[in-house]
Amino acid sequence: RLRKWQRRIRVSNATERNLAFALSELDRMASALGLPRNVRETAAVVYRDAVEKNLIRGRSIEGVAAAALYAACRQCNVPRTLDEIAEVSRVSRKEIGRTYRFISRELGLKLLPTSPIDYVPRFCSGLTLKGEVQSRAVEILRQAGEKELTSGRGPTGVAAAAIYISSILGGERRTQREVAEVAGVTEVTIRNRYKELAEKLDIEIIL
Amino acid sequence: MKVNPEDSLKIENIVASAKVADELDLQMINEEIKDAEYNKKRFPGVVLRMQDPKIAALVFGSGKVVLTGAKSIDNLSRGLEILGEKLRALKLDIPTNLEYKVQNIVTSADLGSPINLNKIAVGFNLDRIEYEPEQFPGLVYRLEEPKVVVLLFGSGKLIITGGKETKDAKAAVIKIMSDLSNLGLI
DNA sequence: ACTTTACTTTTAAAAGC
DNA sequence: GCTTTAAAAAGTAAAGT
Repeated sequence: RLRKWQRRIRVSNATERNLAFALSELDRMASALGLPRNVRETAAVVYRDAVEKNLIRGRSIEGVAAAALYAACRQCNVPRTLDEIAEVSRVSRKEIGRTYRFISRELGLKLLPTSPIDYVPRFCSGLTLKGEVQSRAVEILRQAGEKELTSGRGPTGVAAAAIYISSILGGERRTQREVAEVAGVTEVTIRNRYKELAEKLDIEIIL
Repeated sequence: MKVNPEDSLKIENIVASAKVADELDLQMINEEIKDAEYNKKRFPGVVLRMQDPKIAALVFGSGKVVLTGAKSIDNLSRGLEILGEKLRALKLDIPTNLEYKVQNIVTSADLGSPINLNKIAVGFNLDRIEYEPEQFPGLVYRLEEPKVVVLLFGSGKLIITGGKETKDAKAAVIKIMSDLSNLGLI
């Protein structure tokens, strides 16, 4: 029947309109965060998969798009924190986290916890630190992971502490304030983490 | 001699529901009981707090009640008795032998040694656990039998919640220990 | 820097928006 | 989904001293 045809077209239009809106949202957020094209494409794939599995029901397009972008950043090993995603999104950090867990489960993304090491390149460039300091921070984090100094701790705080230490060891000292700023954590957290890392990894720090 | 983890269990909170009457005048209860809290705009129930066994009760107009904060089944029973006495003091007709239903028991436990949450996240079936250290330091493990949720921390301490019987926590800890030892993580 | 207070997570019920 | 109650776990955060 003609009516059925029109209905199908209507649904199709709505679906396409929603998808177009979601993709433009992903692009807007990705641009605001300066994310590379591969992350945007990965996010688009995650979003399309979520649509195909009807995971959008009962959820906002914005929320699913933000969660898809968060997941994509992690899949591409260039993680952004939920706070960073929330800053360029219109939904709360709480909803993004909740939606992320849901789509991650339903799509079987099987994402491992974010490694502090993945934050090192971005934080170091934000502090204009040399590759040598960066490598040393990564090595500290590798050892920290082996000695179970990362379980339960926030990845950004541990990464920030390792960078703080390596900047001192490399003779290119950055203040706790500066590192805290780029890492999005407080100076208190950097202090707690770096003292723990220095003690357990036997790193002597001369201030 | 090291204490067995299943013997470190400690009930931290019990939530139960009960029906003490067919109808209650919350406005009157709020006016008569000095420490009662009632903001209909905010929440449809009156909040009553007991001191002896430190328990909080949410009293609704339907006569239904929610008790929370009890550290033991005995505390819970005593709390419900005290609630009944408080309401009877207001000339309300409340049954003497009130029945209740335990809805949730929160229990803490200790494995006795630190555990590596990252390794557990890798070793376990990823769709039964959630570990997002950016949001919360604990690893969330949902068990099917017993049907409870366990929060595991790097220190080796655990929180078991969602169970309706005291034995659920013990069964959960035993299962967690066997799972961890099967994976060589403890 | 230290202490205190508070928010993150999980769970369940209640009546209603 | 939210609102309110309680409680523990450990990390992070903010405010006041």
